[in-house]
Amino acid sequence: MVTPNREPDIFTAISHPARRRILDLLVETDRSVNALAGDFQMSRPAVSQHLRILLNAGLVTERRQGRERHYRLVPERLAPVRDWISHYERFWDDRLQRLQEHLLRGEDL
Amino acid sequence: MVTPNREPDIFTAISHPARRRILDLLVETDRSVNALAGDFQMSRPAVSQHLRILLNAGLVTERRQGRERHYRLVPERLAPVRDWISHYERFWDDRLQRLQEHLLRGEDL
DNA sequence: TTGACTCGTAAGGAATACCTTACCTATAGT
DNA sequence: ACTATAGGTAAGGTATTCCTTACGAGTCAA
Repeated sequence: MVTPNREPDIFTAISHPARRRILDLLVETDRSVNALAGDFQMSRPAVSQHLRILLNAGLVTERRQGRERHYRLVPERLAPVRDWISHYERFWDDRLQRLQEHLLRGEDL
Repeated sequence: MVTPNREPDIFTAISHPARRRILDLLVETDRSVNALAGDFQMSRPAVSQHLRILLNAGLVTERRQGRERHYRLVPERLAPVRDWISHYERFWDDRLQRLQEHLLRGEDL
């Protein structure tokens, strides 16, 4: 075997709609697995597997409370996505784009 | 078969590092396939296949010029990513966070 | 202790992803 | 017409993804 370390990629973790939805649900508050699974058609083990992917990516943490496990969002881990997409901001932010064009024209502000 | 339409998902399209890199390269200027493939280890057909995925997702357009095909970025198509990630902005933007806490305290500005 | 409940994990299968090499068409230059 | 270049596509192999059902471990309550 060659593969030494398959570091979990954030972009891969958020590529599945169900996992993005899980993160969205966790924005409001922590949730147990069953509380999350209630929002999905898929089986509870499937949700568990998605949670494990998010956990491996560091996007959520797990806190055991009795027989429940509560998952909490770790929003800082979304930074790579935020940073990457920010490189494209000038294309859709009209104000910034006008500012940039202004600056490129070499005029003073 | 059941699957009627597999609409291409933007998040899936950007989940692969090579495809994000292609988009990054296209920020500067349009590029031909060979000009792009020069930046990768993988074979040119592999790059072509990644380009087709980006094309199907609407993230790039193709313009034929002689025997070359130039690919151009369509940054507006990244809007779903921008919109989704923007829901998490308050977690990492200190200024917005302070503003929000301020508002949540019910104080006037 | 017995039973119900929460949840993870194993096993397995179907579909998809992602690479390779081989080959094809189209265009350009001589 | 011939040759080289640009690049799409087919075929095929391997790995990964994503679901299912079955089962097991830990917790709680009677």
